Amino acid sequence: MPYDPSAFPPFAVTVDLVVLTVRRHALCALAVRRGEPPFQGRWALPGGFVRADEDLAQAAARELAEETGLRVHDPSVPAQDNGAHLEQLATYGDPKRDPRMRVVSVAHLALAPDLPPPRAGGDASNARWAPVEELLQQGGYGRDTEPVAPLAFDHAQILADGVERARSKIEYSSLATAFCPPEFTVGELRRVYEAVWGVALDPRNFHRKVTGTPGFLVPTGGTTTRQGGRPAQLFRAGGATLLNPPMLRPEV
Amino acid sequence: MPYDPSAFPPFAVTVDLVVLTVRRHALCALAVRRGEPPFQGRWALPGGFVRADEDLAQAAARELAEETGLRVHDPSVPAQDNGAHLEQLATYGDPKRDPRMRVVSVAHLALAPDLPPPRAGGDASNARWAPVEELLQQGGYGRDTEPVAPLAFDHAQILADGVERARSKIEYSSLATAFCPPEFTVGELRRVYEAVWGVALDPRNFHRKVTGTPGFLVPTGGTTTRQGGRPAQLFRAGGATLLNPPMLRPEV
DNA sequence: GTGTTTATCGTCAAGCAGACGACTATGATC
DNA sequence: GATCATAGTCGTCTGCTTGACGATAAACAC
Repeated sequence: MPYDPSAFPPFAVTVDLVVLTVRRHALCALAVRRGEPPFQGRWALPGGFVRADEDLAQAAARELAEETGLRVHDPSVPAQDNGAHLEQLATYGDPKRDPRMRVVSVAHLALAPDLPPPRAGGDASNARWAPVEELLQQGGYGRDTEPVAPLAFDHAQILADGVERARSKIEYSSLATAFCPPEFTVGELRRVYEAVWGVALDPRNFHRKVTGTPGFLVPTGGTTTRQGGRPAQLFRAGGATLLNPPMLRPEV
Repeated sequence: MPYDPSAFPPFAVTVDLVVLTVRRHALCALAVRRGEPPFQGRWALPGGFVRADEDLAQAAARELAEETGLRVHDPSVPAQDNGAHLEQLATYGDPKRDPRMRVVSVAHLALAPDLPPPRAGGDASNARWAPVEELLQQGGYGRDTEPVAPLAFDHAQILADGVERARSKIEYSSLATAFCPPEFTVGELRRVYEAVWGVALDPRNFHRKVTGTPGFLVPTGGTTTRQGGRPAQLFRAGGATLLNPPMLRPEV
């Protein structure tokens, strides 16, 4: 590949973000309303162009901060922040995915604790947390029995891939704690798994599993009754990132 | 993001390939020697520019065919081809990864059965299968006690990521069969796992596991003695792609 | 035949998961 | 203040899977 600028076609490179959180027992994704054509007025994933001097991860972290104010969790700093987990998801480069020009989008997956409603450019009506079911059902009806237009571009595919990544990754890693506040109870963690997988888990077996896996959870000593019922121990995420044996996702 | 060509910097987009195979009980990757600067004369992963009208997967499949003659296995055709498995790996876009210009590379991972030595542009000395250990040891010595220069660009990182993906993916999928010819024995499949993981597996437990997992292997009825010893049954890859429970990689 | 190699079947104990009983400690309700 | 509902925590039991390993089978080399 000789260095000849005419030898390769120019591309625009963007990052798109699948930002997931758990709200009211449902897995939700951040969606923004498009202000310009194409797909004007339709919902889309947040994202933007990669700058000339920026790494892909930097660009994703910048977009995440712009859309949500979240900072990215730095693994080198021990677990006691409110930062989000951010990882590269996949890259989408169909020649026709953007009608304007050739755009390659490097999608990233972010997992965040429950947050206040987002602001996109200060306008709340242009950004929202929406249940992923709602965003993915094509041509169906949202919770207000209002017809839902499919996401712009190939963002439905990107979102579906991100959700699948999150669903599979919490099986064998401690990533589910990224959906929780810095201190959380076993029950809260269980409700994260239930929301992401869309299943009900046995509280007793779940408790045995997560407290019995070394390095997954470390007790902080405190307790809370914020979920009602008997006070529950508070935990922080332990250092372990890989769960072995994994948490088994129930069939069907 | 308004459509303003001056609003975004132009990028070159390439695909790079981590092509893995198992040769002589070792996990090997395809490496090509660079003919031009930068990194002239150094080994690198095969790859090239994505064309203007080409999808990323198409570009990767084209490069794979150009370098190895391999066609990509089409999952819609039932398992009886000699095609390779191809999947997107990750995207690398550090602003300084290519000293010439801003290049974003979408790396792909290909798994192939053992092949005749490759030809890159017809010149055998410019392409070879090399054990991944050899390609990844920085500044060490190859099997000819010849000093080995690190791979060009960030290709050592890409290769390491591809190897790790392959190592983890054969745990919970039937992907190891992509390293095997269309018909293979349990022992041959076991030697694939041993080469990829770099461990020794108990032949009896391995046999029980793979033959006991529904949909993993289907017997063809034939037998072979090409490995010596008692004749072994021949199998084809079954339709199952996900192994549940997974094949457990021994610790350490 | 004897030894070597590889394949294949079987046995046993330890560990883990799923189902589920029992008890505890809160707040809410009457 | 007794009762109820809610959520958390500890145990038990059973079945399945794994890892370690003995034993047998069928080829080839000498």
